[in-house]
Amino acid sequence: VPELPEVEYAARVAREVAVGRVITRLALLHPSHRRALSPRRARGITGDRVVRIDRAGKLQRLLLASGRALEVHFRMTGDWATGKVGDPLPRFARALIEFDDGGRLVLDDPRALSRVTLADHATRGESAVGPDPTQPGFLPARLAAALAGKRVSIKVALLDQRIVAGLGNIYAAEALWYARVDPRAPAGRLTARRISRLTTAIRRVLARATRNVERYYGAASTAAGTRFAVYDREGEPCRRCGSTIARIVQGGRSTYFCPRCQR
DNA sequence: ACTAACCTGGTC
DNA sequence: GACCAGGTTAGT
Repeated sequence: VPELPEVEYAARVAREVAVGRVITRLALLHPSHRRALSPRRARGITGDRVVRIDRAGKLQRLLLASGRALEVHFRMTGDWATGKVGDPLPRFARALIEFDDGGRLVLDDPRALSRVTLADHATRGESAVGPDPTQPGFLPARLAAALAGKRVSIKVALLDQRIVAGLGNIYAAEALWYARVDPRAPAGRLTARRISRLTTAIRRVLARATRNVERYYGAASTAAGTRFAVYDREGEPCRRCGSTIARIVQGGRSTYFCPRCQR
């Protein structure tokens, strides 16, 4: 369930369970997870304490007392399930972390595309992710600089985590609609005015989505039709101008937009 | 800039 | 049975 708002919520859940606790067991339950982090290395974090959990874009980082960091990426369908040691596991449990107080975090992920990796130094790893839109440093000038010279479409550029950390296919489309920007426009050709609108729209879309996630976690998949302005609304009327929402494919992914009021 | 690959489940 | 999916990366 993961774009920035969902991951932010998940990180809060993980903090409540894990911060201050000592890890008693890290188990990798799916072959692809064992490929990414060997059971031998996983065993090596037993006894380490979780001192803090950070989120960088869609990546969650459990910082350990030893200075290492357990990095968790949900990819398409990952999520935390919480419980107690000994509880029955969810159907799609792919990894689990157990703690000295009997608490447990289970990585629940039907598609098993999620990743758990161990970074030896907390500051290394995903330094490749760009500015996080929830942070004060996310400013029009910075976005403009990141987009300068880019020939890719603005939609594809927004999905590049080095340009904006945390946007995904849904909220990229939503932000472009709010900013009235054509998703096909070359990223490096946008006017300062449009980039400014886009910056505001990105912040607003993510802030609103985060509030929604808090209210009802999981709503994204079930109430798409009412929650989104354009995403998954091909053929339906634009809420601003009544024109028909179109779907195109960019970078192999669906883009939904209003051809009349996004230009 | 597009395609395939990683995985599996749900839908038409 | 074919096709689609909120992500990312490697290769063409």
